[in-house]
Amino acid sequence: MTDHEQQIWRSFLSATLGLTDALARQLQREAGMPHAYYEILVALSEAPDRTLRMSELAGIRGSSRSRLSHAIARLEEAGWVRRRGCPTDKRGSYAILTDKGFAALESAAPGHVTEVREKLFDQLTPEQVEQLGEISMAIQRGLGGAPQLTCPNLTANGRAQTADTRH
Amino acid sequence: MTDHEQQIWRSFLSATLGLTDALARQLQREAGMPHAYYEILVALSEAPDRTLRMSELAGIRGSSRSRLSHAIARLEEAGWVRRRGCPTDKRGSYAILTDKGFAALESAAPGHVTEVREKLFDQLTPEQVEQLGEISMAIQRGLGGAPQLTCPNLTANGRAQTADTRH
DNA sequence: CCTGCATGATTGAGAGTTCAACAAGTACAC
DNA sequence: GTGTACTTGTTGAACTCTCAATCATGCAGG
Repeated sequence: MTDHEQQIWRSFLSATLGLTDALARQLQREAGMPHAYYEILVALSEAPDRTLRMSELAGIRGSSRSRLSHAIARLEEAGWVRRRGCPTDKRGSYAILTDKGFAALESAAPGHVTEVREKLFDQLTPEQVEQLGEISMAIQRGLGGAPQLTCPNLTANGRAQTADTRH
Repeated sequence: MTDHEQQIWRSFLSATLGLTDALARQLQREAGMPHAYYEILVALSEAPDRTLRMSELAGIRGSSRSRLSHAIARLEEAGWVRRRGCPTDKRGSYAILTDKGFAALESAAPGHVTEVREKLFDQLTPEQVEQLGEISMAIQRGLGGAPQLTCPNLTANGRAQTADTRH
């Protein structure tokens, strides 16, 4: 790895760590939830009936079942999510976003979106934003083709979610 | 935030989280240390006498003093770092990389560098690498201008470290 | 049937991070 | 000097995440 590449690598690392750190702090401070939980709420809010199987929910991001189980337990304590067993497959569980959880998400979203805009998009030119999109796709491709968080609704028409929960 | 921006944001998030996750796992698996500890060892290895004040070390990345204190405690248990008090300012402490710690770093570095290359640089065109560098700089600039991890040894003469610890 | 194995999800222990509180030392006025 | 304010670094508790082990259920083959 050349010195130049190393500089870019360090700069990238610093930028992404700093950015995720800033977002995590903002969410924790203003909404009282870690970023990972926010993502869970978003995923649920966009699902039909605001309901997802645990394994589906885990698959949306590269989250382990264990991690999700712990997280849902916490979210259930907070009253933001509730569980329900799956009748057809008695092993399975559904996670369901409660009204209270949806309200918490609605109240958390604007601040988070503002933070993303200020810290990321406002810093880049329109060309750089496009470039970042391409680069992100390429990196994801290299991660074993895991679909992960890539918009499941990335169809040509797009738009399949409620406006308020958009990033 | 437009749908298009949201797509890019999610893609970016997924890419960076997936990438840092892959790197963290690789390091934990093959070198038995978290990525944050690896960075500490790198910083120490590049410092004069492989020694840094705790606060300097914390400042290199946006690490809190508390976090660093805990981390150094663990690294000291592992025999990779030792502490020494500062004679002129009795509050201060030095963290010093031991030979054993340097050896651990030398053995961890190649695998880590390979992972970074495979997962990041090999996925991008040379133009995209340059773009990523510019974008990262811009993002850092937006984070309150914190210098953070940007090479402290980026002086004209450069080269203050052994080749093996380079990224 | 029922044995063997895969799957969905949970649990508990261990590790790292954060936050607030703290101890110890320094700086600087008065 | 004495007092006040700031800096440096550590500590403990709470929280999240990971890993391995576990439980319960589904499913296929003999």
